[in-house]
Amino acid sequence: MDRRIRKTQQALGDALVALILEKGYDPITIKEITDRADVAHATFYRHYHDKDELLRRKLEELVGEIEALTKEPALQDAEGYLIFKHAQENSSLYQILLSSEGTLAVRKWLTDRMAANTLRTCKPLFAQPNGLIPPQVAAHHIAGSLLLLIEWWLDQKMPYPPHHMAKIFEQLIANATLNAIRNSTS
Amino acid sequence: MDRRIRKTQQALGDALVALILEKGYDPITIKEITDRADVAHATFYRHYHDKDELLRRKLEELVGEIEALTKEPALQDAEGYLIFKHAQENSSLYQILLSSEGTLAVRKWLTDRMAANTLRTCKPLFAQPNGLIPPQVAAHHIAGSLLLLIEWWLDQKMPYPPHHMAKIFEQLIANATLNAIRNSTS
Amino acid sequence: MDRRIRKTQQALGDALVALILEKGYDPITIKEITDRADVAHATFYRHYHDKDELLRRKLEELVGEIEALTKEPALQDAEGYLIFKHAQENSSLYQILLSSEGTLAVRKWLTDRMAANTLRTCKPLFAQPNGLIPPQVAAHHIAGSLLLLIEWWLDQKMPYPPHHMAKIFEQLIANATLNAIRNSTS
Amino acid sequence: MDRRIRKTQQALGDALVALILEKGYDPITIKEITDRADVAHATFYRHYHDKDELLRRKLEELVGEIEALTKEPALQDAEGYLIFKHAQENSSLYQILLSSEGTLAVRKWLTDRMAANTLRTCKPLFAQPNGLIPPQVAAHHIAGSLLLLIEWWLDQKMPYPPHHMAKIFEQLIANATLNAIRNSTS
DNA sequence: TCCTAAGCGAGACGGTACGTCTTGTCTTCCA
DNA sequence: TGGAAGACAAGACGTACCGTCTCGCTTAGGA
Repeated sequence: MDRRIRKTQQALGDALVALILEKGYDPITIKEITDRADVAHATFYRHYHDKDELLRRKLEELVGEIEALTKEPALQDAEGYLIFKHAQENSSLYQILLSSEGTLAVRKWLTDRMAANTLRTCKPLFAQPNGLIPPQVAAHHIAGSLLLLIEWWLDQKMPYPPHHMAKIFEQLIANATLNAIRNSTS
Repeated sequence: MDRRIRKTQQALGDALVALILEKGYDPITIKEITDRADVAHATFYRHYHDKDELLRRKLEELVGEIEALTKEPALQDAEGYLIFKHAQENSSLYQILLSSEGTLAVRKWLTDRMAANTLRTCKPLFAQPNGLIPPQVAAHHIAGSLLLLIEWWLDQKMPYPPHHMAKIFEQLIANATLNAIRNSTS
Repeated sequence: MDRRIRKTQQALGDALVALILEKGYDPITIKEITDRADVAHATFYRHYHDKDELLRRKLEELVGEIEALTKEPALQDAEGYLIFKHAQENSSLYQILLSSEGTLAVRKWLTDRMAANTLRTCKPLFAQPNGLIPPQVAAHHIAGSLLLLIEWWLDQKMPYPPHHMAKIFEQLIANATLNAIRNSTS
Repeated sequence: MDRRIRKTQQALGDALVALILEKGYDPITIKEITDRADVAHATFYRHYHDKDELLRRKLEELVGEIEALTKEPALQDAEGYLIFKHAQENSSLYQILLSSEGTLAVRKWLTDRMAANTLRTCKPLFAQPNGLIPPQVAAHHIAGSLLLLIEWWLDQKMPYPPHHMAKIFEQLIANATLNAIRNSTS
């Protein structure tokens, strides 16, 4: 409705992100956020119930975008590349999502969504009569490991280009999982 | 004299673990811990500087035991089984370590130690001329994925027995990683 | 906005005075004061640094009024009556000032001010060549004894009316001092 | 065995006196006293219930001596000189008794005893038919003013010798009071 | 163009937790 | 036995932060 509202929320969100990168999530106070955003203390509460809500809102956009990237062709094609590219372009938010306190629930939720998408897209490939590895486990493994890999990559300040990481992902995670499923019977 | 101290610390540790399982780490107050442990508020501070220190002390024992299990033969033999067995026997602490806020640093430290041990033990297997996958990445993948797998298993209330999980680990993570390394050139 | 502050401070001051009369100054806690004043614990500290400051503020008003009464004609006229009247009308605060722990500094300060005023107004009467009694001593004696007399009067629950006490003061302290100065040489 | 007790109590008493002269009574803690006395924290409580009791014990000796000096010939002779001499020889304790928080009750008790003694010794001189000044008031005035005078003298670091102060006392307080009684009718 | 509802700055306040300090008790061990 | 050493319960202290509130100011955005 009001331009002022959008401006205030933008300022608060930016302040939070900046502060997390500086000193981590937990020790940040509302006062610091509002000071940084040049906004009155009470104004924060007109928009968010607490610090967590502000963080969640910020991350939910991101999670939506990430999920979109994994919705379609799942384990083949350019998917891996797109994600690593996206991570590179939004590295601050990815770092926060993957390496900061306070995001545990969001990260778990993202992992579950990604696993569900993988499972949906790759059902036939995962289903194996007498299989040792339950499809759920495989899907979770792929989603979780991918996030772990991105996390490692960002922690190391992205020492390889996205397309290289995408290849690693395909070999180490995607193909490896499919092979493991095929090679095993309980 | 000495017995009192041990008793107090034990009570505080147990109280914290119980409370984390009930309502999560963050919202717990020192007062709740001391009430539960039937100890005076000030007594907490004679032993620990804050909540984090108490948690860390509790987890460090656990981390030491876990590391011991992964130090030796790394990717073969009964290692997988031993870890899942250990997780089953200490499921409360594992849950806290793997699924609770406030343990991020400890978990990262554990992952790094495990990866380092894996790397040390399996160096020849990982080294590949012109390899697509850097040994560091492979080691990190194994360590991280294993913890993820345990986390998933505990979250699901351990639907498979430890020896089954051990087989999944070997196929989906250990062998799969070795195969991926062998099959790929950059 | 401003009214709230005044109201809070009034409530705190009243609570302190009531509590001192009930159980003395020392054993009173900040908690008791804020409970009695129906104010939050932390609010106390927004207005005063400690119990002493609150008491001092309350007493400083009183001390100001007392000093005003002794500034002018010093040893004659209605001065004595005015003070005892004032003490009667503010007996709670006078009691606290004169018979409670924690007021020592304020009481000394008041005595000094009163002595200084007496000295200023009565210089010619006090100066005596070869006098045995230094003017300073005489002035201090008058000021100190007057307060002692008020203290005694209040401790006894004011058994005589103010005008009677005023006469006692004039005979026993004011005139007696002047006579003593006149009659003595060292 | 018994000597140790005396030694411990002596050390505690000395430590308290020294600390009061350094920083006043209120802010002193039991810990400071025991540290200064080179005695264990718990040992204090074997001998005294609290800080006040230790102080009271110390002062009660003194008060006994002072009272003895005022018991006999009351308003004449060498009495004044003896008290000021005594004050000079025990100036530390007198300072504490007269200028420190925490002694209010003891001081009032001393004043009352002195007034009672004065009243007893000088009854005939104070009784006056139709007198303006009640004997009780006169006696209280003499006792209280004397202590005030000693207090002033010590605060000023004893600028006059004891015999001079004794003369001031006789003129300004003792004789002046008797004259005031004689000269006044209600 | 005005005016009315809204967002906002300012800041007092109640409340809760923190971490520290002091008190007084107790227990163990030493001389 | 008297004392040293020190853990402990109890609870006040003073600080920090949270979330609510009230008061005016200003500033859109619809009349």
